[in-house]
Amino acid sequence: MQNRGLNNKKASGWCRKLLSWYDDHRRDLPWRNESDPYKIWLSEVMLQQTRVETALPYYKRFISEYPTLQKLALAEEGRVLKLWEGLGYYARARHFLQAVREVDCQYGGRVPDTAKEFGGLAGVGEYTQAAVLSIAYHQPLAVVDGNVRRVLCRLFAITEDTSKVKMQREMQRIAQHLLDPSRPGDYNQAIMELGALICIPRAPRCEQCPVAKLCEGRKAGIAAALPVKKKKKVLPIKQYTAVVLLQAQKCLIRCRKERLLHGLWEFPNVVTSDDTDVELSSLLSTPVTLAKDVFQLTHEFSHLRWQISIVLGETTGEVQPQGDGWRWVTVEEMDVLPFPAVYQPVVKMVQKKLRDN
DNA sequence: AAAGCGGGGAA
DNA sequence: TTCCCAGCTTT
Repeated sequence: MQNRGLNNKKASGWCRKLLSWYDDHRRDLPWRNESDPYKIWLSEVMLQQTRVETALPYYKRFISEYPTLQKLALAEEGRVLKLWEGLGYYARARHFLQAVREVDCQYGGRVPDTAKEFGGLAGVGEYTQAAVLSIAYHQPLAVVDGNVRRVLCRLFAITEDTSKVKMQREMQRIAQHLLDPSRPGDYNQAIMELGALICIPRAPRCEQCPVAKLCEGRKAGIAAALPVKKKKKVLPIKQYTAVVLLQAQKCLIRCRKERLLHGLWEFPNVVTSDDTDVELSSLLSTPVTLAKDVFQLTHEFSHLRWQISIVLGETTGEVQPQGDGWRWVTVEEMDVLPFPAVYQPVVKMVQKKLRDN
């Protein structure tokens, strides 16, 4: 890293100040001071791309239902997704369940403590590996997440684009160099806590920062502008028409097999076109008549935008949907199945309709 | 190396 | 609105 970084004497001052600040200011969170690797692992999975405040109630519900790894290993995926409903990035939940089942049968139920074995599990990347092994097993592995990238870019006034692989490796090397090997788990949580509470994205609270005097970005007056990121491109828009079909106090829904929202349930839908009704009739193998009333839903993902027209439908013949994963469900069954956030208003509307009948 | 993958809170 | 979050997998 050439001359970027702290020398050993400054690095020890950095660790002392950071850990001392953490000991005084850390938030009281249920997975802290927790020694069960399973619980620590769950918290790290839930916190991927997710804020602490958002994950907190999900974590509590999840641990309440699955207090041990062994209990989770026996769970049904649908139930796990229901507990994850609204948290997003549902592949996290499916990978975690898969990995936990693997730990249960391959490793006798004990979360492996080697990078090779733990890092080989589904959904465990470089970050999660370092986080769990350092926090649960006190191994000297430094984490690099969004918080750490921001803190390090400011600390060393790094202005390169950190999304590049070369810079990712640089970040990892700097982080590992700064790590306090005597308290690796606390150190990792401390630097992330600093990023979450003090060294925040827009307006860093430098006056409260325990290491402000070490900060090159602050010295150069550019801290708030770091890290430098490339601007994202415009979102593609996809338009769908989804139909609500009710028969005999039940509603027709389908389990998604696509990568996006895999395993979650939705209402029958096609890409909106001039003959949406024909396409829906084809999908359901029977003529479908669409009502005039339509209400629009929009949902923005990180990479695309959905515009969904919701319409009531009537059929004359017997519905024979193409493919599997279709079900006619009651109000009670809808309560139990996981739906993505975008369809929650439809779920509520359908349940009200069925109850009012 | 880049794209795909959710949802929500903060400014 | 815009940003971006205790990232991983697939292409």
